[in-house]
Amino acid sequence: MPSYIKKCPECGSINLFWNKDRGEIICRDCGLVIEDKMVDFTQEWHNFDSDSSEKRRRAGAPMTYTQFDQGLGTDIGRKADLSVLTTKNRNKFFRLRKWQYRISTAIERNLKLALAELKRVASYLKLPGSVEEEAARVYTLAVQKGLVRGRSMESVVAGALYAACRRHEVPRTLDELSEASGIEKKEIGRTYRFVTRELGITIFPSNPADYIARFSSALKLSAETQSNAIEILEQAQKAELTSGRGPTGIAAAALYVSALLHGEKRTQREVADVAGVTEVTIRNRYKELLEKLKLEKEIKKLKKKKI
DNA sequence: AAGACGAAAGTGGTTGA
DNA sequence: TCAACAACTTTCGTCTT
Repeated sequence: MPSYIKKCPECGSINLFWNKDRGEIICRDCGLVIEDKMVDFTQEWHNFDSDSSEKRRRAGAPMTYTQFDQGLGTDIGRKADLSVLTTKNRNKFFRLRKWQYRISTAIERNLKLALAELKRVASYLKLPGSVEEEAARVYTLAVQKGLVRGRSMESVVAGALYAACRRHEVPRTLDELSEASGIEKKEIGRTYRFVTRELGITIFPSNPADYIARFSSALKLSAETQSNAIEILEQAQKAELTSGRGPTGIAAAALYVSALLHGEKRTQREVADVAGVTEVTIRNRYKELLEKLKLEKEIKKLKKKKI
Protein backbone atom coordinates (compact mmCIF):
# COMPACT_ATOMS: atom_id res chain seq x y z
CA MET A 1 0.00 0.00 0.00
CA PRO A 2 1.52 3.34 -1.01
CA SER A 3 2.31 5.35 2.10
CA TYR A 4 0.74 8.57 0.89
CA ILE A 5 -2.71 7.06 1.12
CA LYS A 6 -3.98 6.97 4.65
CA LYS A 7 -7.72 7.19 4.55
CA CYS A 8 -10.63 7.26 2.18
CA PRO A 9 -11.26 10.80 0.90
CA GLU A 10 -14.95 10.01 0.57
CA CYS A 11 -15.91 8.63 3.97
CA GLY A 12 -12.71 9.02 6.00
CA SER A 13 -12.46 5.31 6.75
CA ILE A 14 -9.00 3.81 7.21
CA ASN A 15 -10.29 0.36 6.33
CA LEU A 16 -8.68 0.18 2.93
CA PHE A 17 -8.01 -2.79 0.69
CA TRP A 18 -5.17 -3.02 -1.78
CA ASN A 19 -5.85 -5.27 -4.71
CA LYS A 20 -2.36 -5.78 -6.08
CA ASP A 21 -3.41 -7.67 -9.16
CA ARG A 22 -5.61 -4.91 -10.36
CA GLY A 23 -3.47 -2.16 -8.90
CA GLU A 24 -6.46 -0.71 -7.12
CA ILE A 25 -6.95 0.64 -3.66
CA ILE A 26 -10.50 0.29 -2.54
CA CYS A 27 -12.32 1.57 0.53
CA ARG A 28 -13.97 -1.36 2.26
CA ASP A 29 -16.63 0.85 3.79
CA CYS A 30 -17.91 2.85 0.87
CA GLY A 31 -16.44 0.97 -2.09
CA LEU A 32 -14.68 3.97 -3.57
CA VAL A 33 -11.74 3.14 -5.79
CA ILE A 34 -9.15 5.54 -4.46
CA GLU A 35 -6.23 4.68 -6.64
CA ASP A 36 -5.85 2.73 -9.79
CA LYS A 37 -2.33 3.26 -10.90
CA MET A 38 -1.87 0.17 -12.94
CA VAL A 39 -2.77 0.27 -16.60
CA ASP A 40 -5.59 -2.19 -16.76
CA PHE A 41 -5.88 -3.81 -20.14
CA THR A 42 -9.03 -5.63 -19.21
CA GLN A 43 -10.80 -2.39 -18.52
CA GLU A 44 -13.71 -2.55 -20.91
CA TRP A 45 -14.63 -5.94 -19.62
CA HIS A 46 -15.50 -4.50 -16.29
CA ASN A 47 -16.73 -1.09 -17.16
CA PHE A 48 -20.28 -1.98 -17.90
CA ASP A 49 -21.37 -4.29 -15.14
CA SER A 50 -21.07 -4.33 -11.47
CA ASP A 51 -22.33 -7.86 -11.04
CA SER A 52 -19.43 -10.17 -10.37
CA SER A 53 -20.98 -13.23 -11.93
CA GLU A 54 -21.45 -11.21 -15.06
CA LYS A 55 -17.79 -10.34 -14.97
CA ARG A 56 -16.85 -13.93 -14.85
CA ARG A 57 -19.13 -14.78 -17.71
CA ARG A 58 -17.66 -11.99 -19.78
CA ALA A 59 -14.22 -13.32 -19.26
CA GLY A 60 -15.37 -16.88 -19.66
CA ALA A 61 -17.10 -16.86 -23.00
CA PRO A 62 -14.15 -15.66 -25.07
CA MET A 63 -11.94 -18.28 -23.45
CA THR A 64 -14.26 -21.05 -24.51
CA TYR A 65 -13.97 -19.76 -28.04
CA THR A 66 -10.24 -19.76 -27.87
CA GLN A 67 -10.36 -23.25 -26.42
CA PHE A 68 -12.67 -24.15 -29.20
CA ASP A 69 -9.97 -23.05 -31.56
CA GLN A 70 -7.52 -25.38 -29.88
CA GLY A 71 -10.01 -28.17 -30.30
CA LEU A 72 -10.21 -27.61 -34.03
CA GLY A 73 -6.58 -27.12 -34.76
CA THR A 74 -4.11 -29.92 -34.37
CA ASP A 75 -0.99 -29.25 -32.39
CA ILE A 76 2.29 -30.31 -33.80
CA GLY A 77 3.71 -32.42 -31.02
CA ARG A 78 7.08 -32.41 -29.33
CA LYS A 79 7.47 -36.09 -28.67
CA ALA A 80 7.90 -37.39 -32.18
CA ASP A 81 10.91 -39.58 -32.75
CA LEU A 82 13.00 -37.02 -34.56
CA SER A 83 15.85 -39.42 -35.13
CA VAL A 84 13.93 -41.25 -37.84
CA LEU A 85 13.63 -38.05 -39.85
CA THR A 86 16.13 -36.78 -42.33
CA THR A 87 17.78 -33.47 -41.55
CA LYS A 88 15.61 -31.80 -44.15
CA ASN A 89 12.45 -33.20 -42.66
CA ARG A 90 13.54 -32.36 -39.16
CA ASN A 91 14.05 -28.74 -40.13
CA LYS A 92 10.69 -28.75 -41.79
CA PHE A 93 9.19 -30.10 -38.59
CA PHE A 94 10.67 -27.32 -36.50
CA ARG A 95 9.62 -24.74 -39.01
CA LEU A 96 6.03 -25.96 -39.01
CA ARG A 97 5.88 -26.01 -35.24
CA LYS A 98 7.21 -22.50 -35.05
CA TRP A 99 4.71 -21.24 -37.58
CA GLN A 100 1.85 -22.91 -35.87
CA TYR A 101 2.85 -21.30 -32.62
CA ARG A 102 3.07 -17.91 -34.26
CA ILE A 103 -0.29 -18.26 -35.95
CA SER A 104 -2.12 -19.48 -32.89
CA THR A 105 -0.75 -16.73 -30.67
CA ALA A 106 -1.58 -14.14 -33.31
CA ILE A 107 -5.13 -15.42 -33.46
CA GLU A 108 -5.45 -15.35 -29.73
CA ARG A 109 -4.17 -11.85 -29.42
CA ASN A 110 -6.48 -10.67 -32.16
CA LEU A 111 -9.41 -12.40 -30.48
CA LYS A 112 -8.79 -10.74 -27.16
CA LEU A 113 -8.77 -7.31 -28.67
CA ALA A 114 -11.72 -8.01 -30.90
CA LEU A 115 -13.88 -9.49 -28.19
CA ALA A 116 -13.23 -6.51 -25.95
CA GLU A 117 -14.36 -4.26 -28.77
CA LEU A 118 -17.36 -6.49 -29.31
CA LYS A 119 -18.36 -6.16 -25.66
CA ARG A 120 -18.07 -2.43 -25.88
CA VAL A 121 -20.28 -2.07 -28.94
CA ALA A 122 -22.78 -4.66 -27.71
CA SER A 123 -23.29 -2.95 -24.40
CA TYR A 124 -23.51 0.43 -26.09
CA LEU A 125 -26.41 -0.96 -28.11
CA LYS A 126 -27.82 -2.77 -25.07
CA LEU A 127 -27.85 -6.06 -26.91
CA PRO A 128 -28.86 -9.24 -25.08
CA GLY A 129 -26.16 -11.70 -24.08
CA SER A 130 -27.28 -14.31 -26.58
CA VAL A 131 -26.62 -11.94 -29.45
CA GLU A 132 -23.25 -11.05 -28.05
CA GLU A 133 -22.28 -14.70 -27.81
CA GLU A 134 -23.46 -15.37 -31.32
CA ALA A 135 -21.44 -12.45 -32.59
CA ALA A 136 -18.38 -13.72 -30.73
CA ARG A 137 -18.86 -17.10 -32.35
CA VAL A 138 -19.21 -15.60 -35.79
CA TYR A 139 -16.15 -13.48 -35.26
CA THR A 140 -14.11 -16.42 -34.04
CA LEU A 141 -15.06 -18.42 -37.10
CA ALA A 142 -14.16 -15.49 -39.30
CA VAL A 143 -10.73 -15.23 -37.70
CA GLN A 144 -10.13 -18.92 -38.12
CA LYS A 145 -10.97 -18.67 -41.79
CA GLY A 146 -8.61 -15.75 -42.16
CA LEU A 147 -11.39 -13.41 -43.24
CA VAL A 148 -10.13 -10.53 -41.16
CA ARG A 149 -7.03 -10.14 -43.25
CA GLY A 150 -7.25 -6.99 -45.29
CA ARG A 151 -10.13 -5.67 -43.26
CA SER A 152 -10.07 -3.76 -40.04
CA MET A 153 -10.81 -5.79 -36.95
CA GLU A 154 -13.47 -3.30 -35.89
CA SER A 155 -15.41 -3.58 -39.09
CA VAL A 156 -15.50 -7.36 -38.88
CA VAL A 157 -16.69 -7.09 -35.28
CA ALA A 158 -19.44 -4.75 -36.39
CA GLY A 159 -20.36 -7.07 -39.23
CA ALA A 160 -20.50 -10.06 -36.89
CA LEU A 161 -22.71 -8.16 -34.49
CA TYR A 162 -25.02 -7.08 -37.27
CA ALA A 163 -25.34 -10.68 -38.44
CA ALA A 164 -25.99 -11.90 -34.90
CA CYS A 165 -28.69 -9.29 -34.41
CA ARG A 166 -30.43 -10.36 -37.56
CA ARG A 167 -30.29 -14.03 -36.64
CA HIS A 168 -31.77 -13.38 -33.23
CA GLU A 169 -34.50 -11.18 -34.62
CA VAL A 170 -33.46 -8.14 -32.67
CA PRO A 171 -32.38 -6.14 -35.67
CA ARG A 172 -30.46 -2.96 -35.29
CA THR A 173 -30.12 -0.74 -38.29
CA LEU A 174 -26.79 -0.31 -39.98
CA ASP A 175 -26.91 3.29 -38.84
CA GLU A 176 -27.07 2.26 -35.20
CA LEU A 177 -24.22 -0.19 -35.62
CA SER A 178 -22.30 2.50 -37.39
CA GLU A 179 -22.81 4.98 -34.60
CA ALA A 180 -21.83 2.48 -31.93
CA SER A 181 -18.74 1.16 -33.64
CA GLY A 182 -17.52 4.23 -35.47
CA ILE A 183 -17.32 2.29 -38.71
CA GLU A 184 -18.89 3.54 -41.88
CA LYS A 185 -22.24 2.09 -42.75
CA LYS A 186 -21.25 0.75 -46.14
CA GLU A 187 -18.10 -0.79 -44.71
CA ILE A 188 -20.15 -2.70 -42.14
CA GLY A 189 -22.57 -3.82 -44.82
CA ARG A 190 -19.74 -4.98 -47.00
CA THR A 191 -17.97 -7.02 -44.33
CA TYR A 192 -21.30 -8.33 -43.15
CA ARG A 193 -22.10 -9.68 -46.58
CA PHE A 194 -18.61 -10.99 -47.08
CA VAL A 195 -18.44 -12.77 -43.74
CA THR A 196 -21.88 -14.33 -43.94
CA ARG A 197 -21.21 -15.52 -47.47
CA GLU A 198 -17.82 -16.98 -46.63
CA LEU A 199 -19.08 -18.69 -43.52
CA GLY A 200 -22.20 -19.95 -45.24
CA ILE A 201 -24.49 -18.27 -42.75
CA THR A 202 -27.95 -17.87 -44.19
CA ILE A 203 -29.95 -15.01 -42.83
CA PHE A 204 -33.55 -14.35 -43.63
CA PRO A 205 -34.49 -10.86 -44.65
CA SER A 206 -35.31 -9.03 -41.50
CA ASN A 207 -38.94 -8.75 -40.61
CA PRO A 208 -40.32 -5.21 -40.37
CA ALA A 209 -42.33 -6.24 -37.31
CA ASP A 210 -39.11 -6.73 -35.40
CA TYR A 211 -38.46 -3.03 -35.59
CA ILE A 212 -41.87 -1.91 -34.45
CA ALA A 213 -41.38 -2.38 -30.73
CA ARG A 214 -38.21 -0.35 -30.64
CA PHE A 215 -39.41 2.47 -32.87
CA SER A 216 -42.67 2.57 -31.00
CA SER A 217 -41.07 3.03 -27.64
CA ALA A 218 -38.66 5.60 -29.01
CA LEU A 219 -41.71 7.59 -30.13
CA LYS A 220 -43.54 6.95 -26.87
CA LEU A 221 -46.54 5.42 -28.57
CA SER A 222 -49.20 3.37 -26.81
CA ALA A 223 -49.36 -0.41 -26.82
CA GLU A 224 -52.52 -0.38 -28.96
CA THR A 225 -50.85 1.73 -31.58
CA GLN A 226 -47.99 -0.68 -31.59
CA SER A 227 -50.08 -3.82 -31.99
CA ASN A 228 -52.19 -2.14 -34.62
CA ALA A 229 -49.06 -1.27 -36.52
CA ILE A 230 -48.14 -4.93 -36.52
CA GLU A 231 -51.57 -5.81 -37.88
CA ILE A 232 -51.08 -3.29 -40.64
CA LEU A 233 -47.76 -4.90 -41.40
CA GLU A 234 -49.35 -8.32 -41.69
CA GLN A 235 -51.90 -7.01 -44.14
CA ALA A 236 -49.14 -5.30 -46.05
CA GLN A 237 -47.29 -8.56 -46.30
CA LYS A 238 -50.37 -10.29 -47.68
CA ALA A 239 -50.74 -7.54 -50.23
CA GLU A 240 -47.11 -8.14 -51.17
CA LEU A 241 -46.09 -4.63 -50.39
CA THR A 242 -43.10 -5.72 -48.40
CA SER A 243 -40.90 -7.60 -50.80
CA GLY A 244 -37.95 -5.74 -52.12
CA ARG A 245 -38.57 -2.78 -49.88
CA GLY A 246 -36.45 -1.70 -47.00
CA PRO A 247 -37.96 -3.19 -43.85
CA THR A 248 -37.31 -0.09 -41.81
CA GLY A 249 -39.23 2.09 -44.22
CA ILE A 250 -42.23 -0.22 -44.11
CA ALA A 251 -42.12 -0.45 -40.34
CA ALA A 252 -41.92 3.32 -40.09
CA ALA A 253 -44.88 3.85 -42.42
CA ALA A 254 -47.03 1.29 -40.59
CA LEU A 255 -46.23 2.97 -37.32
CA TYR A 256 -47.01 6.37 -38.76
CA VAL A 257 -50.41 5.27 -40.02
CA SER A 258 -51.20 3.49 -36.81
CA ALA A 259 -50.32 6.54 -34.78
CA LEU A 260 -52.60 8.67 -36.95
CA LEU A 261 -55.49 6.26 -36.50
CA HIS A 262 -55.07 6.25 -32.76
CA GLY A 263 -54.92 10.00 -32.46
CA GLU A 264 -51.27 9.94 -31.42
CA LYS A 265 -50.01 11.83 -34.37
CA ARG A 266 -46.29 12.06 -34.89
CA THR A 267 -44.77 14.04 -37.70
CA GLN A 268 -43.19 12.19 -40.57
CA ARG A 269 -39.96 13.81 -39.56
CA GLU A 270 -40.08 12.29 -36.07
CA VAL A 271 -40.87 8.81 -37.32
CA ALA A 272 -38.28 9.11 -40.05
CA ASP A 273 -35.59 10.03 -37.57
CA VAL A 274 -36.06 7.07 -35.25
CA ALA A 275 -36.39 4.67 -38.16
CA GLY A 276 -33.33 6.01 -39.92
CA VAL A 277 -35.10 6.68 -43.21
CA THR A 278 -36.24 9.85 -44.90
CA GLU A 279 -39.68 11.40 -44.91
CA VAL A 280 -39.92 10.71 -48.59
CA THR A 281 -39.62 6.99 -48.05
CA ILE A 282 -42.27 7.06 -45.36
CA ARG A 283 -44.55 9.02 -47.70
CA ASN A 284 -44.09 6.50 -50.47
CA ARG A 285 -44.78 3.52 -48.21
CA TYR A 286 -47.62 5.38 -46.55
CA LYS A 287 -49.26 6.07 -49.88
CA GLU A 288 -48.99 2.43 -50.88
CA LEU A 289 -50.45 1.32 -47.59
CA LEU A 290 -53.44 3.61 -47.99
CA GLU A 291 -54.09 2.47 -51.54
CA LYS A 292 -53.82 -1.23 -51.01
CA LEU A 293 -55.26 -1.65 -47.57
CA LYS A 294 -58.41 0.43 -47.97
CA LEU A 295 -57.42 2.70 -45.18
CA GLU A 296 -58.28 5.91 -46.99
CA LYS A 297 -61.80 5.89 -45.64
CA GLU A 298 -60.62 5.69 -42.10
CA ILE A 299 -58.18 8.51 -42.57
CA LYS A 300 -60.88 10.64 -44.19
CA LYS A 301 -63.25 9.91 -41.36
CA LEU A 302 -60.63 11.08 -38.95
CA LYS A 303 -60.15 14.29 -40.83
CA LYS A 304 -63.88 15.00 -40.89
CA LYS A 305 -64.19 14.40 -37.20
CA LYS A 306 -61.52 16.91 -36.44
CA ILE A 307 -63.09 19.56 -38.65
C1' DA B 1 -44.49 28.85 -39.57
C1' DA B 2 -44.37 24.09 -39.73
C1' DG B 3 -45.68 20.03 -41.72
C1' DA B 4 -47.12 17.36 -45.74
C1' DC B 5 -46.64 16.35 -50.49
C1' DG B 6 -44.40 15.47 -54.88
C1' DA B 7 -40.93 15.99 -58.71
C1' DA B 8 -36.29 15.56 -60.24
C1' DA B 9 -31.66 14.31 -59.91
C1' DG B 10 -28.15 11.60 -57.54
C1' DT B 11 -26.24 7.39 -54.87
C1' DG B 12 -25.02 2.64 -53.78
C1' DG B 13 -26.18 -2.04 -54.51
C1' DT B 14 -28.09 -6.01 -57.20
C1' DT B 15 -28.63 -8.57 -61.36
C1' DG B 16 -28.12 -10.47 -65.78
C1' DA B 17 -25.51 -10.61 -70.01
C1' DT C 1 -16.81 -6.90 -65.82
C1' DC C 2 -20.18 -3.67 -67.18
C1' DA C 3 -24.63 -1.61 -67.91
C1' DA C 4 -29.50 -1.56 -66.70
C1' DC C 5 -32.43 -1.23 -62.91
C1' DA C 6 -35.00 -0.67 -58.45
C1' DA C 7 -34.97 1.32 -53.98
C1' DC C 8 -33.75 5.03 -51.42
C1' DT C 9 -31.92 9.75 -50.48
C1' DT C 10 -31.30 14.65 -51.18
C1' DT C 11 -32.97 18.82 -52.54
C1' DC C 12 -36.27 22.01 -53.54
C1' DG C 13 -40.70 24.13 -54.63
C1' DT C 14 -45.67 24.14 -53.60
C1' DC C 15 -49.74 23.33 -50.97
C1' DT C 16 -52.21 22.73 -46.42
C1' DT C 17 -53.17 23.47 -41.66
